[in-house]
Amino acid sequence: MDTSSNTPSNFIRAIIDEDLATGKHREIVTRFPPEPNGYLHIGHAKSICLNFGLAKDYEGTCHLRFDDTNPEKEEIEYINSIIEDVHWLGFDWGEHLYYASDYFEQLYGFAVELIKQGKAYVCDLSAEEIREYRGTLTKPGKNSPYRDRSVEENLDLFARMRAGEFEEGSRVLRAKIDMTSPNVVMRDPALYRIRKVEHHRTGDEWCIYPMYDFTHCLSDAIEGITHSICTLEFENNRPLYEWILDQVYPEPHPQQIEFARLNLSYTMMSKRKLLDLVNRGIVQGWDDPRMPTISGLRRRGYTPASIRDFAERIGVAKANSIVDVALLEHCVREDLNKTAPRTMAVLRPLKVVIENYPEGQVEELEAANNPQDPDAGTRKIPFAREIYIEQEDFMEDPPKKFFRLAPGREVRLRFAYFITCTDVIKDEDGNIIEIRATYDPETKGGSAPDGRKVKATLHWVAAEQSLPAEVRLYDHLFTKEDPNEGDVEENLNPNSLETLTEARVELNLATVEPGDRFQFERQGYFCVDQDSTKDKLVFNRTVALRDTWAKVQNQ
RNA sequence: UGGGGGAUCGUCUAAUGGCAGGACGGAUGACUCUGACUCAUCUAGUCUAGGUUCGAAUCCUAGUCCCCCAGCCA
Repeated sequence: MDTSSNTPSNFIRAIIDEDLATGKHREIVTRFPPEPNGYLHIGHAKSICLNFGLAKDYEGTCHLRFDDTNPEKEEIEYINSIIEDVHWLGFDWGEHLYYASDYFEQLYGFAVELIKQGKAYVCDLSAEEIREYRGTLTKPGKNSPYRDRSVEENLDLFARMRAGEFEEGSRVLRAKIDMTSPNVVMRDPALYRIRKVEHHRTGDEWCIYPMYDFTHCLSDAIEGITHSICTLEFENNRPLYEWILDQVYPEPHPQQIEFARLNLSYTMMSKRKLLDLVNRGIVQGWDDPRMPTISGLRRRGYTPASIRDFAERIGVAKANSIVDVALLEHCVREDLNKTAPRTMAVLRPLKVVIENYPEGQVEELEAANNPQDPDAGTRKIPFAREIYIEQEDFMEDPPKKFFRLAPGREVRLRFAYFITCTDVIKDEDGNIIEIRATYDPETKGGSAPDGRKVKATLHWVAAEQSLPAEVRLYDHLFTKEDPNEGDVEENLNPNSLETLTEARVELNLATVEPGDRFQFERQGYFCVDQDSTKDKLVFNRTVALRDTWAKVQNQ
């Protein structure tokens, strides 16, 4: 039974519950079967969480299997990244790491068996001819002239295909099913093709490679997979999946179940198009923090827990849909709110000189590391006569609802003092370059003994006693909810990356390491980038805090 | 035009003939040393038309719209 009470039900769980209840299976075995031809993205994460999650909840097993039957597109680099990403997401396959290429010899045996049964034949038609013979969606196909070769001849030809006697593309092994089937997939599909290409695992051992349809069902069967979960576009292939197993593999057979792949608003999910973004230099690489890849999300600062939570919340169904990226952002905020230490960083600094604060004096103030988590403790931050606040936290002529700093107005500096703006200093062009203020020594720590309140609390850093930093602000890569509509180029968001080079951060951040995550108070969640060094700190904004003031402003 | 699937608040997803529920988003308010968090209230949906039934998102009939399939890719 389903032992997980907090995971919402879905149609796949219903099938599993039924199979367990009727005794069809005693335990379940699933698998995640990536082709190592690219990096994993958030859509794969949905599948990973589904398959590994099911195995975990039902106390079954989930295999990681590389579907490596097309040596032309596949690379070791991708295998390594996939292994890293699945692990990072928090899943473990134990000893169940498999490669379809490990089954090549067995697969060959099944093909021979099929030939012996008279259900497969070597076809000498060219690729183009095969297409012509296949017919169309509305017109039936016609039989290949090679369809009725004898078993002996087929056996001989297939062996010689393997032996490398024939040119690439000169022959294929085909299943003998039904050229008039209304399902095009069943019109004598190719099972093996000749490719004289080095395979990243089997080297030059093979020059014939099995097709997906032949490989996948048999690999599932060999591994004892009970529920073979894949995406909707394979629905048409299911009859072939079952046909192949029916011919050559003893029961019980794995059951293929299809679900709708993930689409995210403002996000591109196709591997081909993502590769294109990388190749054209539109993004910096597969792990560019704007990419929906697992490695991009990791570099952006997303947590594995937040992605797992997301995968659970979006559910599993058969209807095509586009999930609002705001849900993903909500998930990471929720996770980071509980776990990320707070710190103060001023992204666009504006100097404030506190006129009645003694020159040269520096005092240490105590700040909570995470108000959501008392166990996170406190830290000391230096306060001095000259500090920086955020440019947007001051307005000379504030509108009604603005309650941050303005001439004559008093606000709180977080964990520090109340200050009152006394003067505004501008350059020749009228730009505000400095604020003059006074502080109330009685308000040390941030509260007034007389009980008076201030409307706003600002974050700040001491001017001298702070560190310079580069901060990278990210936004959606595309301006359109569905970037697949229309031209990719035109849908690109020109402001998907804004680099701030003048930011100042707390002295406490001197020792951070790449991957460390923080909340910059009142700003958002940030993560130390891999480009960061001791001399040049670099932070990525994972996601901004919700900002109701920004909404008010936009009205 | 053949075949295979799908349609429930703006979005995602439950409800398996018996009160259409949850989450995100949005709105309003409370709280607040983060305009954050939290909390409260509100918002808003069964593709259409018939039928069966005491009762239909669910069953039947007829439509409509959307997705997938004609690689020696997966």
